[in-house]
Amino acid sequence: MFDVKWIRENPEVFDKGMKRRGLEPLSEQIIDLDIRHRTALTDLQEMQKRRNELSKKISFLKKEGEDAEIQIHEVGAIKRSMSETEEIVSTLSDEIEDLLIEIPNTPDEDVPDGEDEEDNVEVRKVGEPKTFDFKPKLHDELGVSLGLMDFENAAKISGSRFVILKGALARLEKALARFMLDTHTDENGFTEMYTPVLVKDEAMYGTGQLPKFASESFKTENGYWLISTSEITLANMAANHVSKESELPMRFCAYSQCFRSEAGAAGKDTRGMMRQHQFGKVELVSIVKPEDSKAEHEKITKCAEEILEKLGLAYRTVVLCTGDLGFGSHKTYDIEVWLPGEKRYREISSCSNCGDFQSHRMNARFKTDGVKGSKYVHTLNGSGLAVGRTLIAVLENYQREDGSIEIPKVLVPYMGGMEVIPANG
RNA sequence: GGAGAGAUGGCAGAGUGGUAAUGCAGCGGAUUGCUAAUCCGUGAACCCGAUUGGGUUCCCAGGGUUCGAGUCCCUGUCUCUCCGCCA
Repeated sequence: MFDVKWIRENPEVFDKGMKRRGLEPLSEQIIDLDIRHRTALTDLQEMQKRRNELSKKISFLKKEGEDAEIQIHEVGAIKRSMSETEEIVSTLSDEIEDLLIEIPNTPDEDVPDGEDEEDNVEVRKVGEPKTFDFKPKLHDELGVSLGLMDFENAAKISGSRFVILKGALARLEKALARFMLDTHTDENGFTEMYTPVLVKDEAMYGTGQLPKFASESFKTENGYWLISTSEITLANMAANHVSKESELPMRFCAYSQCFRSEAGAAGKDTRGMMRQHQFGKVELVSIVKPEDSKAEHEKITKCAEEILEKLGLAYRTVVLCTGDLGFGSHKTYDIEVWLPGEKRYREISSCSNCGDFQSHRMNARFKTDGVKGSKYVHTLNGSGLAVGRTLIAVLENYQREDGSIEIPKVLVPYMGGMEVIPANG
């Protein structure tokens, strides 16, 4: 969320950012509201000052045993105009807040302009798409023929967009998650966290899922939200808190189930495990000083890419164009893995630098010893990686002609020494 | 689910209607000198002002009573204790 004071001081920069997002300039409207708000606030404060003075005088007079009727009468008059002005102040302040909470982050200067994902720009391509001397199958064909991937029972129990994994595939899902977590904690300096999957409204506002994207998440009858990503819980670790500069950067990772309604995705990726209401994901979140966020963004992206390299999977990394950039993001890299069955690259990670956008919403600040005041932290998040989609990638890339699946070397220890999932499951 | 207690600055902790004690820590300064002691100063957000500066708000949140609320009343949130239930 934007700071009104910043918009007041940088209206052109702000409007330019909105324009790149395809939005109308808003600074004039906001600044007008802000001026009216501040004027009313100043008036209110003058009245409060006068009221305080009179109250002190009344207190003094009463102690002396003297009459204070005149003063009490005057305060009564002030109070009436005060409540009117208070009303104006809070209405204007709500109007500004309601406006600001729905405004997306501005794109970084080096984010390319564009309409949609077609305009994203490739920044690197690593590894050669695997070739086969037979026709590679899709992941769900493989999983079902192994007898380890069950969409029918999942549909019977929960409906569409769910899956049940059995035996070696269930273990493979867990193996991938453990491998990712171990890499991020042992090699990349992240601290593993176990966090709630049910959260309050406030947390959803903090990271930007609310108020605009309520329909993309599930809500329980008791008012909890099911997290669509553990970015929500990890980033909110810093909410309503003033960290010490020496505590930064903070790096958290978590494996969690993620829940998405996929309301706008009807008819898209309807087969297989590509797009589910529930999926496992290992998430990375960094909370850093403003001057460090650009470098941290590169680091987090590298951490995610390394997982794919260790798994021997070909990928490409793109920088999202302005039209494809998420609501809270200042700049985003998507990592796309090669899927031989689909014969194309598919998104498997999204790494974003949110700058101070989330920290304003969450009121997440840091303080330097001996320096007056505090500053907002920068927050970053990245999937490292989406486990369900990584499972898809392993199946399609490591399949053999007979339908058996080779286990990538790095996962063998996590599979209890198993090197191949045999064709009969 | 039942009963009770509580929420005050980075931390600890007073304050039951008159405008937030005190201690510790951190930071700045002074002084004395030897691994430290002592003394002084120092909360946050916001508004006005060209600067020195002035002011408002903030005791979990939101309402209410009052000339005046940390203190009284109502609603909510969270924490703790005991009981019940439970993976």
